[in-house]
Amino acid sequence: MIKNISPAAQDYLKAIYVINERYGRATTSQIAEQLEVRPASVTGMLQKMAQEDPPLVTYKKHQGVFLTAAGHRAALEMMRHHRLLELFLHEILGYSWDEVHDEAERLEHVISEDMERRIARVLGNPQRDPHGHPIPTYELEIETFADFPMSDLRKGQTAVIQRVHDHDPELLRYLDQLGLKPQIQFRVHNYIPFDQNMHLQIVDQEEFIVVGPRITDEIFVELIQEQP
Amino acid sequence: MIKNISPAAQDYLKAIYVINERYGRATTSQIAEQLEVRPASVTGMLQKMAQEDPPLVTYKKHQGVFLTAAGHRAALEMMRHHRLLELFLHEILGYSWDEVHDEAERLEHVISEDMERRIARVLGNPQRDPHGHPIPTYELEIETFADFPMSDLRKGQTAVIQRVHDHDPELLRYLDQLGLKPQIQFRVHNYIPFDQNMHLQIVDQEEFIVVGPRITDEIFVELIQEQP
DNA sequence: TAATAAATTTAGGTTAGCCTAAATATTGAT
DNA sequence: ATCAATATTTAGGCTAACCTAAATTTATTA
Repeated sequence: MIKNISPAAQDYLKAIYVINERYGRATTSQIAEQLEVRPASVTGMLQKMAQEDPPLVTYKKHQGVFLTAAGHRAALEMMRHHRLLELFLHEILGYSWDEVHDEAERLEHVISEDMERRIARVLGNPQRDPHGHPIPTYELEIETFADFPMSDLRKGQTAVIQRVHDHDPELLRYLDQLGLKPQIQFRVHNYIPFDQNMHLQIVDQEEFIVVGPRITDEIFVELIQEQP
Repeated sequence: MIKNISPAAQDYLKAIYVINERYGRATTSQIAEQLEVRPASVTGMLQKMAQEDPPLVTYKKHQGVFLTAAGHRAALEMMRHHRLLELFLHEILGYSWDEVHDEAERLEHVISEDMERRIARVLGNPQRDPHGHPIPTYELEIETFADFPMSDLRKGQTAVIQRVHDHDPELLRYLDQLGLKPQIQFRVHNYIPFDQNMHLQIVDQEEFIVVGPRITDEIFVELIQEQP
């Protein structure tokens, strides 16, 4: 399936997938920004991808783009590659979680389906990558979350971190320092509307942590039922 | 060093390296045959590679091509990548020795120096790949052999297999079946000039094996001192 | 030395994936 | 309805890495 799709088109599929996930549809300029190419190039590529057989996207001018069934499958295949590789690099080769993204980005385009399966097996068919993102199964089923940006939390709420965006190594190193990782639970002690800072405390820890919106926008959480 | 060199040029370097190793120099048509491209394309690429800064090859028309110091380093880097990957795929992901070549061929162009080092460390800085080929060290030192094609052996000689060419999966599967692997010792019971068949017996085994020249040309051996 | 084989040059073409700049079209918001 | 933002089209150019066919050159060898 994937082998006929060029590496560049694979990147487009991934970008469309993640944008779709967050905003419902993907616009030309969103894609251009993500992939760091010009909008004109995106238009061209989208047209090409819509004319493939089978088409990978449904594209109507000025109306954004969506994945077809084939495009969706291929995108999930790429996500599986990427996330399995991230975990593999972390678990087997000892990469830290801020180093895995770039390496996986290059490897994901060249590994075979066989290698994908072998990696999954060595890792025990894992469900999450090091940043908490769900890994599609071999059959390309993917877990869905009810998570939302941490910046939507308010004073008194308790939440668990589900996932953290993986693009920015510096941010990841800082989060590591703070102890903000997937599955960590914390309680919001205060939220300051002026600077959108959040004061919080990790469950069972004394220390207070203060984080700004550039951080709380990149962390996705789920609420924990407060017991009175 | 390697990052400025295009994947295609990397393949040329590898090809030139292995041809140089065996024949002293590499000719246009040898390279064309190895890489399955036309001689005219090879000429073009060699000229480009000789004009790089620093030049990767010394190229004089009609006189074949050699690697410069820079080209040699880059070629060894590629050999290290390839052979480490082959062993990694075999040891960590459970590939059989006939499956590793193609996968390594694709991965070798995209792994970082960091990943190279991590793989080497996980494997305990190994010296040989699954086919017996020496792996250059991190400093790009490479073991040299006094080995020669098995087809040069004659009746009564005892030898140890050093390495086996890794390109042909079918051949490798057959060799596996016969038990002809690196470090295996055997004795030549007979050599038939007519069909160039070799009759041999693996040390400590009863069974006789008969192999033709298409096989004995692909296995490299070293003589073992016969004790009288 | 002449013939053959190998290599090179020349002049074209291909594919993929970008780029630019300028003109135009469409959409959505006020 | 008009404007601004977004998107598209057009026309041109780029690099990398190939391809072809035909003509030519060089090297080797008989």
